[in-house]
Amino acid sequence: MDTLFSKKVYATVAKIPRGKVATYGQIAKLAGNPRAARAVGMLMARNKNPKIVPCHRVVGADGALVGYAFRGVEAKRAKLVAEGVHFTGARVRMSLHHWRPRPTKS
DNA sequence: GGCCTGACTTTAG
DNA sequence: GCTAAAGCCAGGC
Repeated sequence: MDTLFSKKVYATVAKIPRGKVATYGQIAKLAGNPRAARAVGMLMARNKNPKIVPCHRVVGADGALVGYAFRGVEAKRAKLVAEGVHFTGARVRMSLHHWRPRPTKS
């Protein structure tokens, strides 16, 4: 909601570039609480700002399409594939598409 | 103010 | 490699 945590979460997810994916734990960590992965998922589920929150780019810790997957696996998968994301069976290739929050500069 | 639920993650068998 | 159980956090009632 208007809480600092949710704001950070939405901001972080919104920063995920096209063709990249991030995990709930990663977002939770960037939001300030590496243990709040569940809370992050809840915020995505409620999705206050779907326009700035590409929740389909948020996947499980191992790249598995959790959450949204059970609501539209093919839709989410096709969406990611359309962005250039490769899949290994039912999981995203984290080795190639795991987004990183700017370690240094560009 | 307290309890329950939920798009998660990790460790153990 | 897969399945099961426990732990943490935030939101909603």
